Amino acid sequence: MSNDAKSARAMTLAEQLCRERGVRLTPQRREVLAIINASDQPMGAYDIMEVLRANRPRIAPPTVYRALEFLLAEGLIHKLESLHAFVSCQHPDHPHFSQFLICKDCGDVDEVHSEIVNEQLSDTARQRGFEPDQSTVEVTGRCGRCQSRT
Amino acid sequence: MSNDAKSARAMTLAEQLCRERGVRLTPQRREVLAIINASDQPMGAYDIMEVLRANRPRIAPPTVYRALEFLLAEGLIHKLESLHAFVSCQHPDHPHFSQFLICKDCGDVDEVHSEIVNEQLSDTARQRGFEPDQSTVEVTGRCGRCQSRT
DNA sequence: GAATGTGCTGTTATGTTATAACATATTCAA
DNA sequence: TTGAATATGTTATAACATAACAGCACATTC
Repeated sequence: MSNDAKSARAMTLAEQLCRERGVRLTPQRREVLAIINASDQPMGAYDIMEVLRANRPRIAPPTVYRALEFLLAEGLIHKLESLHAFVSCQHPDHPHFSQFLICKDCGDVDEVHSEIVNEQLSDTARQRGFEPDQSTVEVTGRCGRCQSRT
Repeated sequence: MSNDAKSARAMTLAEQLCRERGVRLTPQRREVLAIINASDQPMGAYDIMEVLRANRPRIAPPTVYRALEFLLAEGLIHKLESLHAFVSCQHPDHPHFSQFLICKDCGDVDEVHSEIVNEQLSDTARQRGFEPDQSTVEVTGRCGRCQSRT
């Protein structure tokens, strides 16, 4: 599937999910999500702002951060803490803890879901009386393509 | 063991490790490490700078960041990406991937090492042809004490 | 002991990421 | 159609981080 097609599908799904949940995917939010979806790389808030400014030169940071806050809350995007950047979620239809593989050469990010990792993390936490709530799992390294490029 | 005693032991160990490795734990670096060790909460770079300024009012950010960079490289401290803050490492004698449990109520941080988590993460990555290099694992939630306080 | 190199620190300036605070506008439901 | 809730605009600033260059301390070697 082409990137455009993937992106379009993601937007349609987002629309649908927001409708079901009774939350508002406003044009602003929609546009920010579209920008993130369209990118094959994580986007920083200020990168996103640059793109938005093509149409609306006066956009300010809070506008972007508010949209991001909404999209995060709805699970439509994820934040990569180690990059201060955002990527679209690959499974926005249900809440989940995910893990990210971040290639330090090409910058590509792969979202994975290892139930075992989640379970083991939860177990480890609970053994210490800790009740998990959220998790940030980011592994950096080299992706397959970059390795074969040696 | 008291906090002071723990902190003193950690400093001694750090001295020893640096001596063995032939790297220099200068007074500057030592002081930054001591500040982090002495704190029971993660410290931001600017928090550390405030403390340093008690003695030397003219300290600037690069000084702090350079010390932090050194301490990170030597594995004497860890960075919590989700908090933009630093904590002392509990096992500075050997390199390791660790996981952090971060209580969102009291702010306490617990460093844990689940070999299973590390293995599963590595496996998951390698199944996708990804060669891991570093990992950031930060779980937020509520610690035991904060739960019993309800 | 002067010349040189390396690593550490000082200093100024600036870049980057994120939020506070308050004003205005839009939407929806009663 | 008015009020409450939600969303956006706008200005300012907070919080986190690094670039760039100058100077210093100490070790080495000639």
